[in-house]
Amino acid sequence: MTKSGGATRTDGIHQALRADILTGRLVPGDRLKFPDLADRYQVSVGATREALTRLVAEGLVVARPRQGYLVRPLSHQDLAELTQARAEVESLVLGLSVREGDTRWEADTVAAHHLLERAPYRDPADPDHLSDEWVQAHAAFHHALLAGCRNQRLLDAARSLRQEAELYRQWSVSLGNEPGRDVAAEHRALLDAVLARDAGRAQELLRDHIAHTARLLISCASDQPNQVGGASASRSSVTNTS
Amino acid sequence: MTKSGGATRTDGIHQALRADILTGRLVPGDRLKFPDLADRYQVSVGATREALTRLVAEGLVVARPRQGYLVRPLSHQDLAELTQARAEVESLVLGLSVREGDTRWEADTVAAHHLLERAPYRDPADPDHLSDEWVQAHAAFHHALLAGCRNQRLLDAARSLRQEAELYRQWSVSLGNEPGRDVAAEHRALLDAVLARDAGRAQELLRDHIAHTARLLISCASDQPNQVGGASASRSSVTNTS
DNA sequence: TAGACCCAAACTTTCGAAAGTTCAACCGAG
DNA sequence: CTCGGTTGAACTTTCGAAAGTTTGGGTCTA
Repeated sequence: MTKSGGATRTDGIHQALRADILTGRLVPGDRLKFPDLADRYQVSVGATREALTRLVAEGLVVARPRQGYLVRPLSHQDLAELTQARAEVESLVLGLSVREGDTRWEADTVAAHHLLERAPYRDPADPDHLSDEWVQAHAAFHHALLAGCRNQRLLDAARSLRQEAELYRQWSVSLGNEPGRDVAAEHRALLDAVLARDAGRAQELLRDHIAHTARLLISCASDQPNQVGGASASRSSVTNTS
Repeated sequence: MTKSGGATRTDGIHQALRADILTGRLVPGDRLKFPDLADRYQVSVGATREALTRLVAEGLVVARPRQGYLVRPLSHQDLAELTQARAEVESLVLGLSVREGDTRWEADTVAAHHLLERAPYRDPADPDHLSDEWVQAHAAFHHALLAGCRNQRLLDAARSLRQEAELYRQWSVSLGNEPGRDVAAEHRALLDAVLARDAGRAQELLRDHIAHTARLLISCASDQPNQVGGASASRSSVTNTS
């Protein structure tokens, strides 16, 4: 009754934890203590342990033997490496996708772009952040772009890298203050190149798109060095019992 | 006393299981039952569970909810995808390695190649298989080739793919029966191109090297379809108590 | 004879407590 | 006042048993 379908209880806390990290409720660099987590998500220590093990595999959490787990810390160097890796792998997969994708894939991509175009860019309730709807539509569009690739391994690799990049995007507050950038136009150009089956141009556009976003994130991080590279802020236990 | 240094007990069964899978003591497609494993490696069920979770992350084991874990099954399609992914990612990383590697990296690569050259190709005790020494030296050489890359993420991705390919190499018996191939010469050519800092040529050689090996594996698999795609062979519980 | 239902055994999952280890503060000596 | 040793608490790790689920065989009915 507590769970539905083929989902185990560990999956529950696993997804809940991932959501909390990706949405920023858990701060990069902070420790994840078993007692607090087990209490917060109403499961036992064992289930918490397995969920954290999976998150380590996904790269969102790092583990140190005998010293517990903590949310993956952010750093300039890691962002640079991640950006390079994304540019290389995603453009590679996009090339395969454009060459191998069928008509169904084209249709899905067009549909995803349509949803992205109509999604509100900023959160009405919190104009400093992107709206959840846009973030989701954005991820769906990029995922659709790559989905034509038949190679499941390369597809998973690209998707994994993209998910980690979401962490950086989450923690670079006050987005959108970049002069002269038109994100919607970039997406439109990407879609056009893809539909024209112009793999080379699509890859070039995607590289620029990724590099552009990364440059923006780095500049944001420079403005707020606290957010990047250390726990800082507060002692921030998982449960703010104070 | 039971453990030394910073190694936890889960690490023990984790590495033991990985070794057993990579060396072929555990057959692809077979189930991994907790009671048997816990008994075999002398640990509790909980430790076994976490070890399997990590192996799932590494791609050596697959999990089905409520249905247990099993050693990753092999298939022609997966081999083809893996080969393509390796050709793309490894050649990418090799290009970065050649461009970014320093003198120390050159020295390590030369040293690894020297060890590979001097390692016996076939196992004296079992001429149908490669010798453990050569397999290890081979892996070390390829790892050294890539080690010049400064991007840890791409490096890890390449290494992970290579490890999975080892699984296929293990299960393609009766190696070396390919006429007209000189593996040692391929490695020598790779080393020369790398030392000459000729990234393009090195990448081309590596692609050929990977494709060549894959073609050999596929032909072997065709000869013995049982090995690929099904548990077959025996009911093969983990512990052969019969 | 074929198909569906039911039962039992084995296995996976989950839990809470005990054991071992690390970290930090406190105390005493130089 | 500073440094080294010691003690204590909190946390991670490990374990074995109980609960829930799936699978396979067996039986009954159409």
